[in-house]
Amino acid sequence: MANSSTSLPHTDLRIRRTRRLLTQALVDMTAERPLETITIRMLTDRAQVGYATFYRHYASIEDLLRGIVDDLYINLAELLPSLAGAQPERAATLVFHQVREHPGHYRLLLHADRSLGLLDKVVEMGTQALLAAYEARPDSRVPLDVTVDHCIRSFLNLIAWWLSHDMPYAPERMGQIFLDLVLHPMEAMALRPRISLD
Amino acid sequence: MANSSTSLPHTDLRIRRTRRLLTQALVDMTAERPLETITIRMLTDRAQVGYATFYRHYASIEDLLRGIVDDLYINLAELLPSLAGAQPERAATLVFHQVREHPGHYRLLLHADRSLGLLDKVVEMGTQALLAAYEARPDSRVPLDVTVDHCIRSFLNLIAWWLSHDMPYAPERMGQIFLDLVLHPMEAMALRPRISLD
DNA sequence: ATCTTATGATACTCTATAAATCATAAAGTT
DNA sequence: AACTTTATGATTTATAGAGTATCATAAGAT
Repeated sequence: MANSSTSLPHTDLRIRRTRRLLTQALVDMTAERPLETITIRMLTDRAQVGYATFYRHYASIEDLLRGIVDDLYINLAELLPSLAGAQPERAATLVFHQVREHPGHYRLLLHADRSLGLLDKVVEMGTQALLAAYEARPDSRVPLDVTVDHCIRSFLNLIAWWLSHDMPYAPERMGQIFLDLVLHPMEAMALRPRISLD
Repeated sequence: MANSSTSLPHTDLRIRRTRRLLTQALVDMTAERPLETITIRMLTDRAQVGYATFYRHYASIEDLLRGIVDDLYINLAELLPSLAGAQPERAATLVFHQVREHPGHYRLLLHADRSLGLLDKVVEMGTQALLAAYEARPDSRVPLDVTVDHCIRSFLNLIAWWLSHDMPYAPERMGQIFLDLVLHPMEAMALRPRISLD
């Protein structure tokens, strides 16, 4: 108990209700104030559940956060191979669509403290996807690892900028911006697509 | 009292000694463990000063952090105009040299929590410098504000990557990488230098 | 209808923050 | 060198929040 990684589909309505309420409370509150200032008591008050109940599901606020963001990993894991693969134009746009559908959750991911390593996991996933689709140009002045890190973090930066400015452009436009500012320059300078064997 | 913004050059040796010890202790400890896990007691023990003494100089660890990073702003403020100006090649390299001379301090700046707004201040400084030197291309598909944010945060990301990988390349090489991956693509896609009037 | 268990309320321990006090020592001043 | 000022160290106190334990109840599962 008190472990969100026990994520087998729980049947008990009470459990699902409590977790849903606490999740929603955290998403709501992080839109209003910094994460570090949020106490367990605030969360349980907002979610209308008992204080001790929190600890029956999560070991800490960070644990709750982890559980929430884990859901995003699943979505991203499906998109990233195509993002780095044959049609990056479409895939980048798809991610921005995902963000627009769950802005609170992505805000959580992007604003989470570095020490939780939530972003690092995304970077790791993106790295694997990129390396599967691209290889270093033999003549490149830019090392492969720097380039990959730059590409993924710039993508995340674009999402963060878009969210913090209330998503002023369409997902398609943001996808195009990513291609113009990051991906195409990267292809020109450092990486080339691997030869696909299909 | 208890305010680091009282940064007029203090003459009292005891004051300067205490602040130096506490500063060094924080820099040292953040290299070993996440900032949030560091307590006042740990800091004062490491710095070999009394516990209450901390509060005679700083209101909180965040306040101490702010004081440390303020010094970096001064250095950066001198470099940024030239970074965005006539010779970005040299200036980018200069910043990497600065980082190599004070890795602990820059680590502090880059790893500090978002809620402190320390990085935001750097982004703001960089934005002003960039806008002073560049203007939007009339035909650009990429909006000006996104571009500027991307440029500056990518620069900071490069520094962060370099630090976290123990600075494997020379500052000159990192400056070149910044030009290849970020600045030149940006100039090609979105911005052009303002006409200088000298 | 019965069994099972998640919940709410409460009390308690522990840790860390933050402020206050006072004798001492170390700095600055003449 | 003698004097004055004040920063420091040690200690105490109050407060807030994390995290654990207990028990009667209510709500869901079967």
